[in-house]
Amino acid sequence: MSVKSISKTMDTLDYFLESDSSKGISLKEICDHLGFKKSAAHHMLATICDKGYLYQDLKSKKYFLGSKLKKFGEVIDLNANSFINFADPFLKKINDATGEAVHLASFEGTKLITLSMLESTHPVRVDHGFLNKDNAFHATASGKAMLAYMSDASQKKILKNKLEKFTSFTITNVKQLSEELKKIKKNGFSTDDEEFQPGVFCVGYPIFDNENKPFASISCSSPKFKITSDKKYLDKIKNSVKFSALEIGKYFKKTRKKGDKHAA
Amino acid sequence: MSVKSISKTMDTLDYFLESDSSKGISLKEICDHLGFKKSAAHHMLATICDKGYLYQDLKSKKYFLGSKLKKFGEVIDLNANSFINFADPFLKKINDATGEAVHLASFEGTKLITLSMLESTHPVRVDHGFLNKDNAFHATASGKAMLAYMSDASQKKILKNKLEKFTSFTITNVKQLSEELKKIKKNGFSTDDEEFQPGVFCVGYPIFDNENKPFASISCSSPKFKITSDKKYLDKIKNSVKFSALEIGKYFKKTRKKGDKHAA
DNA sequence: CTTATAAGTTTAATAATATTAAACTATTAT
DNA sequence: ATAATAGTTTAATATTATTAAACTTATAAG
Repeated sequence: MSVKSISKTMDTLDYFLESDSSKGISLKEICDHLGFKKSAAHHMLATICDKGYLYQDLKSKKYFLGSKLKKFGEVIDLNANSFINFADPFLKKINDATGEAVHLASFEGTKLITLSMLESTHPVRVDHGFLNKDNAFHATASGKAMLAYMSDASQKKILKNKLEKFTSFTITNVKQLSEELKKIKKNGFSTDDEEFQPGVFCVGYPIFDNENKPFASISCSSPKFKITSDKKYLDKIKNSVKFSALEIGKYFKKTRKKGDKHAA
Repeated sequence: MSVKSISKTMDTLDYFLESDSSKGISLKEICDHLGFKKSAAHHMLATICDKGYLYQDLKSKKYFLGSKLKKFGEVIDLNANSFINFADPFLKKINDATGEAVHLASFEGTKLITLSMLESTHPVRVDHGFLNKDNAFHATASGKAMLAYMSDASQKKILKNKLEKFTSFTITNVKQLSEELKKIKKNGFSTDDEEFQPGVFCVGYPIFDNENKPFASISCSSPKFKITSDKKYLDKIKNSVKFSALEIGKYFKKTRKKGDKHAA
């Protein structure tokens, strides 16, 4: 079950993130964009303001993000930033060597998340506007690289929901995906052969934490035609990504004791 | 009207801020602390997780703050940090001169908020653990300094709710408070004579923005006995706070054009 | 300055939702 | 192996959020 009023609340907060909220957002705008009735939205916003997550300007009546939300960032930073900062030069290394887009991914629960990314430096480059897709574990090199090394129980939970078909190549059959994951464990790396975006081929390597669990992954994306036209190109990318993934993995051995919990 | 499930959601998120959530928080702990029934809490948490504001660790089942919340901090920083950073050395100046606790306050809607603070350097010092009290506009030097210079409409909205009595000296009568605010405008500064905490005397000066609206305030808190035993001590504090308030006010003339909207 | 229009707020009835207990599953400890 | 604890799911029902309509306030037009 899902609690609708909570869902609407968070869609509203999301809207403050997506749009430029620095000059405030009116009740009408929120209703228009999210399809709410104005009286219901007003009750919702009054409650959110009461809790300090938003506030309403006394004169203009427009809504703004409350400073309380800033505190979350401060708390989360403590855990995650050091890992991302450590990984950054190694992502840059791949980007320098290949010129292609590089992504550092992790997961929170059953959600695949992008921790950081570097754009392609080539004139013909891959568009990554929609990369933070929710249920893309099964369709991305990043996702599959982690999925392959997870416990069966974790795999099961992530694959519980219907596998969305992003392109004609997306694997939407659990049994078929299972075979694919076995292959990934044998090879040590994953690929995404136009399974998420047409014309885009990706290579992914897992990053293991201090307990040898897949904690994150790196992927490198390139236009498919480059891979097909130049057989050595794939090897070049693979070597580069593999090296960085191994190096970043050393971070956990250096910084974490066994049993330490790490948040992405 | 207030939407209960939204209220509970935000109390839950607040709990992640207040307690150390770095190792995750269990469903049971959330229920125990906030008095929720486990099945209701489970539905609520599932919805929050679905929206990415929290996530549940696949193995331990514990809940963690989602990285999405980090993004709010990034957006809010853009607006507010520059002002706080600008003000900081001027607060330090008061702190150096008096040794007393100094607060920079502002407001969001009808809520008084503390932007930054410096502790007293004296052995006998004022405890400010509970300074972020919600409806303390009428009972604090910071609050009254801003309130006095606001439009009647804004004053009215802030004083709409019942004025809470924090000490025996707290002004809880609107008419009496109105007289006090007139006096503040005449004098140019506000005081809090044990109206919020027993034994604590504060002096507050407003800070005006580029449109001459009270946007923030500084207050300096000291033990009451110091004020009564040394007649010159109050003047010393007043001069120091007044100077800094005027200097910080220049920030708006420097950085904002008329009509610019500023968020705290 | 008056009137019209639009945006925001409040209310109370009702439709819809969130809550509940109970049953169930999974995990951990004994 | 069993008990105990924590988490999950379900479906009935009691409570709550939603709605439309009336109302207020602010803004624009005449």
